[in-house]
Amino acid sequence: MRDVAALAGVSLKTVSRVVNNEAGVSPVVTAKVERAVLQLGYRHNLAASNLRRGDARTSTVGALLQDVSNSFSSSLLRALEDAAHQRDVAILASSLDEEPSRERTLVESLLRRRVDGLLIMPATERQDYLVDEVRGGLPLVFVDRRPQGVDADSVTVDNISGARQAAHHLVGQGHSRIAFLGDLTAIQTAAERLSGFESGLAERDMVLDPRLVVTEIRSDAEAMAALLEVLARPSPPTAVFAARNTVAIGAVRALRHSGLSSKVALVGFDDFPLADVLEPGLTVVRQDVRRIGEEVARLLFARIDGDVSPPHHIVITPELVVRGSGEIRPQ
Amino acid sequence: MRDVAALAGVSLKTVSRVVNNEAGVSPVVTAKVERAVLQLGYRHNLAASNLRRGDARTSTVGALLQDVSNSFSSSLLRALEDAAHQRDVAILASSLDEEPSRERTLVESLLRRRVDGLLIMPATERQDYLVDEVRGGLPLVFVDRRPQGVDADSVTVDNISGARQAAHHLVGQGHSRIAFLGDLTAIQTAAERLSGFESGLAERDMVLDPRLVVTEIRSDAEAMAALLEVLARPSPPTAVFAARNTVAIGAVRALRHSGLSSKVALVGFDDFPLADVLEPGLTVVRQDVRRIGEEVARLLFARIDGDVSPPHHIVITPELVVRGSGEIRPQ
DNA sequence: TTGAAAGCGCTACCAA
DNA sequence: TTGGTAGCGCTTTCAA
Repeated sequence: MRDVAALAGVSLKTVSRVVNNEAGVSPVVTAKVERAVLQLGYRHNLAASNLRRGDARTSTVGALLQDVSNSFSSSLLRALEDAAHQRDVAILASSLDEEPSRERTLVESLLRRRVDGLLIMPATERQDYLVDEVRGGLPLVFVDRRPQGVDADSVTVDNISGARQAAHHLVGQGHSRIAFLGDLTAIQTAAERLSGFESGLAERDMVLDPRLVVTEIRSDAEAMAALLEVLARPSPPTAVFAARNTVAIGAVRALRHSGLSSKVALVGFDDFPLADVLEPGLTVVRQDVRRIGEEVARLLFARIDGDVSPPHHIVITPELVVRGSGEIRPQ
Repeated sequence: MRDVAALAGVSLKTVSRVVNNEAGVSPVVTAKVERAVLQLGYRHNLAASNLRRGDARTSTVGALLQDVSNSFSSSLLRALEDAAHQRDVAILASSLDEEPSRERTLVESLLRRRVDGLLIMPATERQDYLVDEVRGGLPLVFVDRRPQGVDADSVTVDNISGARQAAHHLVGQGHSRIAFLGDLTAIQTAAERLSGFESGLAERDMVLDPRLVVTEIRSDAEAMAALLEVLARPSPPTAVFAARNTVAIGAVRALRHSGLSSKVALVGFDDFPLADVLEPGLTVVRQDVRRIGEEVARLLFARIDGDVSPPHHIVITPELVVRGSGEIRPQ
């Protein structure tokens, strides 16, 4: 910047004015400065600029997702990006892999970078460690899971309702031996889906057979193995509820592998690309990811813009999408 | 930091030493400082630190991808993240959507933020605008498409070879009326896949019928419509090559819709989750995304670490994965 | 409309 | 082992 000022024959401050598009610089001087900028290949240093400006805006937000390569996380990231792009805000994206320690480390790392706000799909059970930050004014929005131990905005899905819909649907098709496949019960959403499914059955005067429940499933491979094992039992289930997309994919593989795709009913939680082109099409409880992403972005930027109202908790009700696999009758 | 120094009763410099884990501070003083840090909730300001350090490391890299929500881009992002995480480097991720102007804007925005390096899946045809940056030492790695007009590292896939393999495979199954569905021919990879497919056919003494070629397809919906139209012609193709994953998905939908899934052969370029569970399984030319991501990360961090050797151009040969859809014989 | 000087939070350099 | 001072690139404040 000093070089630019020297070349243009003006003061530092004038260059600063031009670079920031401030009013009160004559067109002649502006042109001179711009020529010098081009000639020297000068690039404004945002960090130094932010350092001096009191407001400390870095025009950067952090997104802590479960795994940027899974379709739910990446669609969310994309929705946030679309909102951020309009404001020339950049996004620092990271994956947590359900590891609490990783969450702590990454939050720390993002705060050192002075992000203007944080989107978080938490891997920890409690987030008390963020209390001071939020009190200090850190814009913070939780997604997919509600905050515990800290007061902040959230956008979540009504997992109870979704799982109940799935239960009602399967019972409505005449099933009574239904298997439940789910993720770590320590995960809030996973626990809710299990209890929602149980209540759904209870409302139809049925109980979930504990022998047909497998939880703590972490990958599609584990889901496939688990379902194969369950199907090999003496009185196998006639229907399966897979409480997460990865789990549903494993379940599809297991049914395919045992030649039961058109004999055992399957309902998944969370839609994914191509679920409709499977044979049969996969019936799922769909969460509107685009919508979730838009709400998250709206809340986050409102906070960044100074909204200090009490936390908003937006709950989105998922809907059942009927495609065939969930409408198979007990054989 | 000043407050911490005051509370701990030491100098600024000492606090700096503790915060940066520099050697030469007595355990007693270290403990005092750390206590003060905790008490005041002090957080080190990376931007200020980088400003002062001559080396100007922000521990941040930029990733300009085609679309963070598509599986190719997001898997690449994840691979880069895994390498970056070990070095405590954060990633600014953005989508270009094949829009050249967006690429220019975002590169500008990332450079203002002084990223340590840049990964780019270019949307522009030429990147001369980066010449000065690269000369100035900007670590820059191209992925999926080679740089044009600027000398920089790249990791690409041998599209010609992949498309030739697809052509040979389909011809080997006895097909002679083969449709080609592709993306914008202005995109380097798309053009290569078309010409590779043509050479593959030529090597078997066949030519691609121009009436069975549809390019400039931008989405799965467009691909579906295009294939439906082609299939409705008087002498429809007995096989289809879909030169991109989105296009392949649209093709699968079109075949499903017309009840031709098991009658018309289909080979896609680029694998995606669930391609194996379709009915029939989708035969694809697979690019090893994980491998590409690792190579990209390796090159980028080597440059960041000061490697000034001439540009490396890594070309990964894709392989045909046989799953059923590509082995259907002409009816 | 333009400029000089001070200082954002931090670290390099040198001195104690 | 510890501390003072200068200054990174920029913007603020105030004066010209």
